[in-house]
Parts: sequence; structure tokens; C-alpha cells
Amino acid sequence: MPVTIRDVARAAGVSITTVSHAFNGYEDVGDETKKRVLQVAKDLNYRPSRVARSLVLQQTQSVGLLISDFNANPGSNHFLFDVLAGIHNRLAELGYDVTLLSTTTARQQLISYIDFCTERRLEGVIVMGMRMDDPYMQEVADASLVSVGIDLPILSRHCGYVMTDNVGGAKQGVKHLLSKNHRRIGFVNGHLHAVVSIDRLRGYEDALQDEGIAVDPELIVHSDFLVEGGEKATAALLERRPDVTAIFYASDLMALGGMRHLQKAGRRIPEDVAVVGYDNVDVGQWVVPALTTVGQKRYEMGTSAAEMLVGMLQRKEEPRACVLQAEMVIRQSS
Amino acid sequence: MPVTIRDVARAAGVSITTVSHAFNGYEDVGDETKKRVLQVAKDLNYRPSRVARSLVLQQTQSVGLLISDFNANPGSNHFLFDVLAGIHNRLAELGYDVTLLSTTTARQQLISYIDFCTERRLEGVIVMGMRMDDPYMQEVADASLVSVGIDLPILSRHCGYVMTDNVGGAKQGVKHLLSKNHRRIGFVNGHLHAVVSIDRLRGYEDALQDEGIAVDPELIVHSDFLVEGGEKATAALLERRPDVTAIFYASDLMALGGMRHLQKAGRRIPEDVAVVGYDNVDVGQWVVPALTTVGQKRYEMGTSAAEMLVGMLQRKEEPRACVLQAEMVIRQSS
DNA sequence: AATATTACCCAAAACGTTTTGGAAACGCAA
DNA sequence: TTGCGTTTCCAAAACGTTTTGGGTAATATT
Repeated sequence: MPVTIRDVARAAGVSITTVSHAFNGYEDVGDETKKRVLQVAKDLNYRPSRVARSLVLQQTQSVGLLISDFNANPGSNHFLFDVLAGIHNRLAELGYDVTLLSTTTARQQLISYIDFCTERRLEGVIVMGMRMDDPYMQEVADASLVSVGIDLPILSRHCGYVMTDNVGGAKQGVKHLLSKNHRRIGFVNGHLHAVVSIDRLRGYEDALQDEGIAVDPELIVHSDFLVEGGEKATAALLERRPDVTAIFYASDLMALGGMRHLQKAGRRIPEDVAVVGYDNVDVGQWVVPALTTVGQKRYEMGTSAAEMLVGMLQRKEEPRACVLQAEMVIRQSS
Repeated sequence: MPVTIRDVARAAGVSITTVSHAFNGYEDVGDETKKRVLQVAKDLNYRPSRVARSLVLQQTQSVGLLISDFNANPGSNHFLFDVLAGIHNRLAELGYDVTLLSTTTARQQLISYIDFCTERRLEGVIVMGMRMDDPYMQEVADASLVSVGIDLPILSRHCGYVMTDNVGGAKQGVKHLLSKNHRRIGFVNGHLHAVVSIDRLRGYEDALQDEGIAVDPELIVHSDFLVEGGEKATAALLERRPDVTAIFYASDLMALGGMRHLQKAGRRIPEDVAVVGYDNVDVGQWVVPALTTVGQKRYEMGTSAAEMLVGMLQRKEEPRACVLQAEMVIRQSS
């Protein structure tokens, strides 16, 4: 149905070789014929088939975007979408197509994500929204497929990653609190099998130690990154140490839950207890008081991942770890 | 580099025809050979090339997902992401790949989105996040490419759409307010060149008329769907009609802005002024008081769009308008 | 014994490109 | 005349599949 290079060749009275050459900037086609071919092609609305092109060139110029399980990440959609936008836009600029792929897809069809990619001859893949304990992690780790992970610190022969500096970010958040003269600062962390939790704990400890303050284990409590969890964790923390003057949360959602509990318990924010979250979710600017938080450069994470991937693809660059700085967003809760 | 059907054929000592037949469920291959071929294929890690397959079959089994300009929709990311998840998941189940595409991509490379799709031999396209006055709209309208729009009420020979019932939704929102005995209900609408604004106005009017209440033009004010706009519009409305007892907003963001102003102005919510929004953004459940709103079934919009598209593709179904019911989410602000 | 049927298998063409290795035509120098 | 460079063009192979239209041998039917 669609018009082929052969149609153009026939209509212009030349060979398909000539048409191909005219399109691809070869020098061995006369000015006169070149103009004619191009005109005919335009008239016929000719568009070269990428699939035929991919077949002969043995490269598809397209990469996969693996988003783990789409619905498994409630509350982090804003994050994923911004990163996705960055990935797509940069990749488009660089001439690559991006094909969506989720682990549910693969599971539904009982196919590994590697198989999915090789069938489609995807040249690389960017992975995001995946937890370290996801069974697919092993696959991306050992794969010979070129890949870069978002917030997945695995570095291997063909696999780089980009993430934000979580220890630095947490450190900034706590330092901010310290600068407001808080000394008994609670920390509500996420579960410890998440990489970010470990790093943020490090940042928390580092900030205190820089100031010569001993880390008090009673001030640290673990939760699950979500609102309810933050609420309960805050209750537990207040029970144990009613004298905290500030709480640093490893996620905004937990901070939101925490603020809810604090307000119920009659503590004013920030006068009685200051609150700092982590993630810079949209919600943060609409709660009262607006939430101080440390945010990630989401869009930039996407563009960086895109650039790293094509670097590995085109210039055979080594996979590396790209860590971006976090950015403090100071609002009214602290 | 990757292993081809020829490699398998050679290793199994059969022709490529036989390998192809063995893989595709033909009956004319012996049990013995079939088993051998499959085993060899597995050993060699053979994966049939989709691009070769697409070329000969003349169909790619993949569709485009056009997201207008990615960054042009601040605040509606959550919406787009959920829809995207629905689209992708359903499409994957139905055996289609989805390729990302934004109008910025096309603009960058000075290529129309139609050309983008035909070059890649995409079989159809789902369009979302686009405004009716976007210059690309004309293209999707006259395109011969099979397509379905999200929240884009254009119906043509090859083009269907899915959207939520905005007049019904607005009607529900206002009826809810009426049921709480409010009689002077303000309406902060979006700009009128957005289709949804016109429908929501209709719903507002219908609800009042059903109750025998005259529509008072002084109670209606236009804004821009965003927070600041809602804030100003609310100020203007209160100025003009200080006696309103409830306000219905055409977007949650405007409602958020409105609540901010109301609280500044010393009006209690919902005691003095009840508030109902539209969209069910995540934020809504975290502000105090939590925002009553009318929401769209975002994920379901995605799956519906996916189903409509493959219906048109595979069963030659006629393009149709699929309108989903809105759902009231009642919280504390009303 | 001849013929029809069945069960397996395969060669070759096709899909729409790119690229290689010339060929034809021409001008120019020997 | 011959030989040689240029310029402009093209035929054919290749990419990895699917599908058509057989073919061969063994078995069943007459």
C-alpha cells in the first residue's frame, strides 16, 4: 500500500540505486536527476521504510524504556513521568526511538525482558522504577544488552546508571535543620533493602557528625516511604523521644503523614517541630505549612541517562556512575 | 551478530522453511524434527527478528503514543502517566508495541507526526495531552492514519476518541453541593477555548436548572485551570458576590488556589464556603480540609483507548466516541 | 501392480531498503 | 588510435523472515 523506493524510481525513470543515493547524500548523482527524483518523491509522498532500512543496516536506532511494573509505584508517578519526558526528549534529539516496556508485559507473555529486546533488535534499554529486590534485577545485571538504570546502582560491563546523591541530599536536609539550631533531630527512614535508605541514613549521620553531635539510635525509626507508614513512625518516634525539635523524613509522603500526626498531636509546625521531607512531590507545596524538602532533578536524570546510553552505543564509552546533586527546596515547614 | 533462522536450520539439519513452520505452528513438520528444531533454537538462544518479520508481513504490530509537548502540561503529569500506563498495559496484552512520540520531537526534526508514523510503519496512534488549538490537531483530524484521541472530541473517518462525561461530571459535582442545601453556588471555570470548559459549564447549568434555580451570570468566572488563576478568580468572585456558600471549580488546581484565598480571607471550609474541585489530583487528599472532587478514571481511559484502537485495526470497527462516567470523590471540603 | 493419499520436507520468491562493484559515455592526453 | 580519468548511472546481492507451490517417500486403496 505505501509507496516504495521502486515506485519513485519508476516514476522518475531511474534505478532504485539512484533514488537511494539521491536521498542519502551520495555525490554520484547529477544535479538534474537529483532534483527530479526529490520532486517525484515529494509528489508521491514517499517515506523510506525504517523497517527495511533497519533490516539491511542491522540497527534499529531504537531503545527500550523498561518501567518495571507500572502500577507498582503509587505516588512516584510524577517522578517517573518527568524522567520519562527527559529520556524521550533527549533520545529523540539524538535520533533514537523509544519503545515502552514493562515487566508486567514480559510476565504476561512469559518472556524475559532480554528476549523482548533482542526480538525487536533494540540497541539498548533504560530501566526505571525497579527495586533492587525485583527478580528482573538479576537479568539487567548480567545482560549483555547495553543499559542504564535510573536509581539502580549497578555497574557492570554493559550497564551504567544515573542517580542523585542521596547521602549528599540527606546531608543538606539535615544541615538545613542544624542551621536552624535544631539539635535533637529525628529521622524517619524507608525500608533498608532500598538502596536510597542506606545512603540517606549515611547522609543523616554524616551531617550530625560534622557538627560534633552523637548519633542517637533512639531518634531513628524505619518505615515504608508511604503516608500511613510515616504517620505511625512519627507516633512511635514521639512516644520514645517527645523532646525532638525536628524530624527529617526519607520521603515526602512519609513527611505528609508525619505532619498529619503532629498536627493531631497538637504540635505546631515548624514552631514546635520542624519537618523536612525528601522527593519534592507536587503535593508538598500545597499542604500547610508548605513542605521543605530535598528534591531530585528529575528531567535532568532522564536526559543524562539518555546521553549516557547513546554514548555507550555510538562512542563505545565505558558504563559509568552518574550522580547528580540534590537540590534543597526550602518552604514553610522548617 | 545475533543468531538467525538460518543458523538454527543449519544446526538442526533442516531447511529454514521447516524452522519457520516449527515455530509458527504449522502441521506439516514431524514430531521428532519439531522437537529437535525447538531444542536447537533454545540452545542457540534464537529469537526471530521482528524487523524482518514486519517487513515480510507488512505490519509492525506497533502503534505510536503522541504526547503533544511533554513539558507543556505542568500539573497534569499524574493524569498523563496513569493514562499512559493503561494504554501500554492493554496494548501489550493485545500484542502491540508502543513507540513514544511528542510534537516537540517532530518539530525538532521538522517532520510531521504523520511522516514519523509512516516512516516507522506504525499502524495507528493514540494522541493525548493535546489542546484543540494545537496546530497539530488539523493533522490528526484529516490523517488517514487510524487514531484515537484522549480528551479530544474529534470524530472522523479514521479517528475515534475517549473522554469522560464532563457535563455529567460537573452536574454530579454541583448536585452534591445542592444536596447539602447550597443555593448560591459559584463556578470558577477554565478558559473557554478548552472543550472541557464548555461541557462543565453545561453541567453546572443543567444541575441548577434541574433544581429550578436560575443561573446567575455573576456567579460564574473564568480562569486558566492553574493555582494562581484560581486564587485570583476566587477573590474576584467573593468581591462580586460575598454571599456565595459554595464554589465549584473546573480544576483541582484552581480549587487549591481558591482554598488558599478563602482561608486567607478568614472563611472556614466547608462551614462558610464549601469547595468542590475537578480532576482528583493526588494533592487533593493531603490539603486540609481534604478536597472533594470529581475524578476521571484515568487508567481506564487508557485501556479503553487501546481497545478502541485495536478494534479499528483488527476488526475494522468504526471509530466511535467513548465517554466514560466521572466519579465523585467526597472528602472534607464540602 | 498401479494409483491415490498422507506425512514430511524444501527451494525460491517476496518484503523495501543499502551498498558494492562495475559500466557507459565523455573528454583529454599520449 | 589507444589509454585513462571523470561523471553519472545501474544490476545484483544482502539483510532475516514468511509463504507458496511443489517434491519425495511411505502407506493405503483399488
